[in-house]
Amino acid sequence: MLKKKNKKQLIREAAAQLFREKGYAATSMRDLARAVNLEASSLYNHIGSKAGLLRDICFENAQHYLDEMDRVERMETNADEKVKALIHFHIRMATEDITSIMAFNDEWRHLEEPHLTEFKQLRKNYESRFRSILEEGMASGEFKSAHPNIVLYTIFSSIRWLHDWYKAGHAVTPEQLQRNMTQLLLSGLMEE
Amino acid sequence: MLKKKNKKQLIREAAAQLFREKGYAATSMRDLARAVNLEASSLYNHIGSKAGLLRDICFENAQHYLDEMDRVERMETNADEKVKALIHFHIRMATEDITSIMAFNDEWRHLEEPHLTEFKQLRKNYESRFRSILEEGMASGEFKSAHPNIVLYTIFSSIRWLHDWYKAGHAVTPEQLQRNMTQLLLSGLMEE
DNA sequence: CCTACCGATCGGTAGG
DNA sequence: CCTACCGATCGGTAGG
Repeated sequence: MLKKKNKKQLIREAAAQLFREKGYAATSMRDLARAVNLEASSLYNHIGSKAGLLRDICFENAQHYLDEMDRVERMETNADEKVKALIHFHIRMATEDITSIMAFNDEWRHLEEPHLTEFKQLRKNYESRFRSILEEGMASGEFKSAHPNIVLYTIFSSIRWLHDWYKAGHAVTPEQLQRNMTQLLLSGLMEE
Repeated sequence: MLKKKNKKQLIREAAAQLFREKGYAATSMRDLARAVNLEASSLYNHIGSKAGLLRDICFENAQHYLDEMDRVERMETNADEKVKALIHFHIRMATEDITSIMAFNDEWRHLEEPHLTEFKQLRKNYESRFRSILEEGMASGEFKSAHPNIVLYTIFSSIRWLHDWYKAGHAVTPEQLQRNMTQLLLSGLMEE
C-alpha cells in the first residue's frame, strides 16, 4: 500500500519533469515509462491515464498556491510585507518545486473539460486575491497608483523565467534572487 | 507566383496562431488544413513539412529582434534610452505580431537539430547584446549595480504574459502598457 | 487541389 | 509487471 503510493508519486514527478522539458503533448507514455524503468502498459497499474496525470499535477500545484494565499491573508501586516511574502513564495516554488511549472508554463491548457474551466477558476481566484492586496496597498498610500493588472501580471511573469535558468546552477544564490527581484519589482511600486 | 507566396504566408500565420493556442506538438496538419480551408495533403503544395513551418516562423521572428538590436545599438543615446527603446519594441511585438510568440513562448524547443542549436545561438547573441547595454548603464552610473542576468530575464519574462492577456481587449491601451511597464521595470534599475 | 492511402506511433486494454 | 495487441491518429506521399 505504502509502496504503491511511492511509485505513484515517483511517476508523477517524472511526468512533471518530462512535461516541462518536452511539453505535455510531445511526451508519450513510452517516454514516461522509460524514465521510471517500466513498460508503458505497467504505468496503468499506478495511474489512471495521461490526462489524469496532468490533472493531478495541475490541481495539486494550484492548491499549494491557494494554501499560501490563505496564510498570507491572515498575516497582520501591511500590503508591502504581504506582497513581499508572496513574491518570495513564488520564487521558492519556481526554484524548488518541479511541479510548479504547471503554474508558470502553459501546460495546463491541455486539461480536458470540465477540468480546464475549473482550473482557470482557481487561477482567477488566486489572481484576484493577489490583486486585492495590491489595491489595498494603493488605497493606503503604500504603493503608487498604477493599473493593478499590469503590476500583477508583471510580477507573475517575471518569476516565470526562473525555471529555465535557475537549474543551470549559475552563481546566483536563492537569497540573491529574492533580494534582487523583490527590489526590482517593488521599487517601481513603492511610494517614496 | 505571387498568389502562391500569399497562400504560403497565410498558412504560416494560421500555423503561428495554432501553435500559440494549442502548442506545436498538439497541432495536427489536419487542424492547420481546416484553418485555411484545404485538405491536409494540399498543404504540401505550399510548404515542405510541419517542422519546416516551425523553423521558418522561429527564424523569421529571431531576425526581427536582431534587426531591432542592430538599430538600437547604432542609436547615439545613453543606456537608459536604449533599454527603453528595446522594452517598447518587445511590447509592440507581443501585442501586434502573432508570430512573436515563438520568442516568448517555448515552442522553439520543438525545433530539430541542427536548427535548435542554431536558434539557441541567435537567442544567446541577442541576450548578450541586451546585457551589454545594461552593463554599460551600470558602469556609467546611470543604473544601479545589480546582477545583469536577473535584470535581463526579469525584463524579458515580464513582457511575456502580454500575449495571454492583451488580446482579450481589456481597457488598457498600448501606450498605457508601455508607460506603466517601463516605469515599473526601470525605476528599480535607475540610480536616483 | 483532392482521393486514397502508407508506415509509424499514439494512449490504452486483455490476459496472465 | 510484462507480452501481445487494439483502433485512432499522426505526418506525409502517389498519382492524377
